[in-house]
Amino acid sequence: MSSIDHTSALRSVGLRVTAPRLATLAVVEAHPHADAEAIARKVRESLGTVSRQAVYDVLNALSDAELLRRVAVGGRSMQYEIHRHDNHHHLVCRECGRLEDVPCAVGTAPCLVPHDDHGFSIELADVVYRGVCSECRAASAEAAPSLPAPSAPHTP
Amino acid sequence: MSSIDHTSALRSVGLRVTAPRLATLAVVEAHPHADAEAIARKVRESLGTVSRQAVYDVLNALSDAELLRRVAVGGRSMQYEIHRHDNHHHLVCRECGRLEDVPCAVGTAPCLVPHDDHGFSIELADVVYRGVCSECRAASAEAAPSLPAPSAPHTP
DNA sequence: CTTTTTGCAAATGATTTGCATTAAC
DNA sequence: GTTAATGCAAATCATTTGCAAAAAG
Repeated sequence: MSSIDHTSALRSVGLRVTAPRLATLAVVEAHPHADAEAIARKVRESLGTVSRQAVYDVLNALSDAELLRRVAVGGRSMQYEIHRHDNHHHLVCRECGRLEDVPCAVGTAPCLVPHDDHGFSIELADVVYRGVCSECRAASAEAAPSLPAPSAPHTP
Repeated sequence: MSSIDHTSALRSVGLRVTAPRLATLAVVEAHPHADAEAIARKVRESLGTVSRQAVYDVLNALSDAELLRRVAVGGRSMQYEIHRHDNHHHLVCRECGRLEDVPCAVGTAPCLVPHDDHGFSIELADVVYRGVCSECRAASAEAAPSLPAPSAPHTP
């Protein structure tokens, strides 16, 4: 919460302590899975003027230093979360894009190993569970109460 | 290989059979994991003039129809492969971005279930194994065998 | 002949690049 | 005082949108 531990986190990875970086860490902590644009907006709310490029630079520096973790689930923009090194995974709703964390069953990375690694040295396995969240499921059930075909292909 | 099965595949999902679509299917079959731009280039090689937008439209239509499968491993652009409904997963090299298929150990989707599904109905689990491929491993071992910077050609 | 697909042009959105300035150490 | 970070502007890259023309069924 307090910026004191973010300060020491930055120092421990050899990065300079600046207001945009502290604000970014605070914002990401408060709003997990926000994207660069949303983070930039929130950072500006607390600091005043911060350029979009500064935010991108901060996000890249902090991600490279493993203070932040990039989450790429296929949407247009990258999302960020505090890197807790807990190797957790993500649930993604295919309807609304909602993203939720799920703890890894195994805990250690990689939590899964393929039968044939093709000569790769595998560092971790990212798992993305794709499905439909309860809200979207309820919404689509409401839209089509008893009809069997949700999207009928018309072949006349 | 022959376009006859692509033709029937298109018909079976209710899509019209057009030259750009057949060419796209052929290109993706011949070059798995190509991105839209590369696919457009190859399609043009065999058909002459095909607009970039036509290729995007084809890729979207075929992906929605599950004739193609989108692969989003976090890079800038989407990659495509023939959708074989085999629920295989992907190996990604963090150095060079190389992408390789690995068969799923379980086969059926989802091949993994989280302990807490947060109310989602999970349809599948996408697994991305991240690591370093053998070539990049060899290259970095060569660059730094045991001492840092032996002759320093370039230091990133 | 009706509806889907393609071509073309321009727009959007996310992210990067280059350089001068500023701030951290 | 160095060196790393930021501000600013413009560029790039992937992808989408809107509408008229062409083609598939």
